[in-house]
Amino acid sequence: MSSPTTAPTLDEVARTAGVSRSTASRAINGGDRVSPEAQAAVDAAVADLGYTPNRAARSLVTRRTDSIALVVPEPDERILTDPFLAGTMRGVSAALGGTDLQLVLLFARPDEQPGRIVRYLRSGHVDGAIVASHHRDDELEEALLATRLPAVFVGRPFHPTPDLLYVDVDNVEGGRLAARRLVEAGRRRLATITGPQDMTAGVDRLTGWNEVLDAAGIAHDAVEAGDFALAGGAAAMERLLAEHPDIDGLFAASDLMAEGAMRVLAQHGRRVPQDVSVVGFDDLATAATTSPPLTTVRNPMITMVRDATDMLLDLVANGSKDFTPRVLAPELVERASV
Amino acid sequence: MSSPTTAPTLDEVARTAGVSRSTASRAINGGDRVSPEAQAAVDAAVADLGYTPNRAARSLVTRRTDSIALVVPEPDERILTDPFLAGTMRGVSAALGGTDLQLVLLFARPDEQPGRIVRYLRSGHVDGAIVASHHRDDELEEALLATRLPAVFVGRPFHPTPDLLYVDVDNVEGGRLAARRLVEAGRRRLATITGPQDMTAGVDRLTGWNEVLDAAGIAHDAVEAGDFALAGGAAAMERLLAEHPDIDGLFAASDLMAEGAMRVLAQHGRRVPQDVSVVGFDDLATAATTSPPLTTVRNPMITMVRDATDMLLDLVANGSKDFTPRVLAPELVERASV
DNA sequence: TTGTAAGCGTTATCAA
DNA sequence: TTGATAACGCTTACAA
Repeated sequence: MSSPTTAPTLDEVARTAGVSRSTASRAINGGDRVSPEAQAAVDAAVADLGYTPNRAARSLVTRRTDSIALVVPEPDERILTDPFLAGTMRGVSAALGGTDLQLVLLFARPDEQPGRIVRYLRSGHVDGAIVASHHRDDELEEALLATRLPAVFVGRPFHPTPDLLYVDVDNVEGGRLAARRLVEAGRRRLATITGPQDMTAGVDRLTGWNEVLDAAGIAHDAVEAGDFALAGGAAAMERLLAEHPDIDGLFAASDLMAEGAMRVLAQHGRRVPQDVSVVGFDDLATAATTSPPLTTVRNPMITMVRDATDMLLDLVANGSKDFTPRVLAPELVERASV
Repeated sequence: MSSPTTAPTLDEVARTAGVSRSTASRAINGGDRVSPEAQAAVDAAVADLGYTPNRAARSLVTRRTDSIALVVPEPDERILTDPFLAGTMRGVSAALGGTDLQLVLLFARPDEQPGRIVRYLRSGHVDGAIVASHHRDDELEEALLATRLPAVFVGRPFHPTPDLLYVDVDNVEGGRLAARRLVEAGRRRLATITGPQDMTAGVDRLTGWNEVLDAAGIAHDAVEAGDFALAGGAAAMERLLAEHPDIDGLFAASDLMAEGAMRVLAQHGRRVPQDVSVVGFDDLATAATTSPPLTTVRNPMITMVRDATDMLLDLVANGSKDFTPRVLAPELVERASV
């Protein structure tokens, strides 16, 4: 093991192994059509020299970059505390285990000129992209459709086309589950704190909710907009209580908002679940630790992200576009808040 | 604007601009020694063709990759809910604004073969690295010292040497601040829930704590180990109450642990701050929303991360190693838990 | 100021 | 199974 001032190249490996550069290359890449002796010699040389292929050189000829992008077009500060996002990164990273693909992080920045991310994506620096936390107006759908870049959305895009792959939980059904549970519990003055209406998850959860309330003949006039975050949930709860003091059931479209809402309820002396039943959405770690523990709709985020990554890897490797979006079933997790 | 099946190359730009490839290259890279006419022609061609330089080709010759790594050697699931980590990513990403550097994410994976990250770092695929959430035994310090790869630790490494750059908050002083506040409040049966002792932040906070207690002649027998996470804090609190039921003051080395501890205190009928005063560490968003709002030691994480990134960029650009570690002052944020 | 030409470290083709 | 050899797209002496 020498201590080179400059990284060893394939040429050196070949030389010390006593073979040609081509043979060395083949031995390193899967070892097809290479004799056992040559293979062994190359392996030894690689180990001895501490050789790692130069990614740039390889990428230049293979036209693959061996890296994929995780795009998070979420400009605001919420990212700081969003466990969903941390989970997404973790999930992608985990799904990349085994491959030697790298994960490049592309955050939108609050002040940036629009199109930076799109430009980067178009310029062939990554083999594919996963888009999380997608908003209506971040122009990613059209842009990705225009490129041929393999991409998978986590969360249904606004204008699904056969070419736009995505993985999502059935948010409409999730909204229904929440509504049904509250109706079953005998609650009749129902309110909801919605997610952002420029995200399909926010829209869909509300759709399912409204559907069930309509069918049950229950008014759905008590609706306040939230942003999935805790403070937003608390603020929305204040407004709800001010306008609809007789509320006896609440669906918050995220656990974080549910937690914020429950704090406000407690401050106003409303007991959960005796006075008001609460259902959340996500089933993140915190849901089990709120007081009372939160009944919530489970969002199989880890599975979603893993599926999305697997789809993307397939897409990158095989180029086949004949996937269908994968929509996972949500599930009600009963705890103590209903 | 044509619609090429393959990305435009520098050659095409040069051709449509009517200049040589070298001139085009110079025009694109800063425009040194390029006539205004040539510059304009190239600019037009670039815009027209939608040209973006091929990063691999460029990297091959410049020997720079224009990307830096964020290393998170944290194998367990804590990442999922750790707001510190999310903040770190955000901060690095923000500090990269303006540059066209990309951020490559390197998570440790629970099951991976050891050394994967080190190997990647050594092989010249990134121009530098920021290391967050560093543990004693992840062998990153020696490895990075051995390479010539510019690197900055967020959080003091275990064996600082002049070549190991880092940015940190003064955790020892933070521990002191917490201890002093509790002593000032007249508390005498003091307990602490420590951070992981294989991280310098965990060790240092405890050091400062012990120091003040020693000086004040207060016993520091009530010590339980935590892991910075909420559940760990709750579990530690249970143990503390079992062994030291007379506790009247608590320092938890993270806000999350403080929150977990306060829940357990509440379950045991101990009021905060009447029966037990609590001081946390970090001052993350949640600290203001616990009940009661948490008095805590402010950890200037955003500043830390930005400083670290700036140092790294300097290091990468100028190669100068004559930096000194930057240690920021913590600050006590008074709320209602003392 | 411009252009020619020589690489950068790989992989891919093809003849041996 | 092997090894020359030709790309891949770019930057950078160096010469003009």
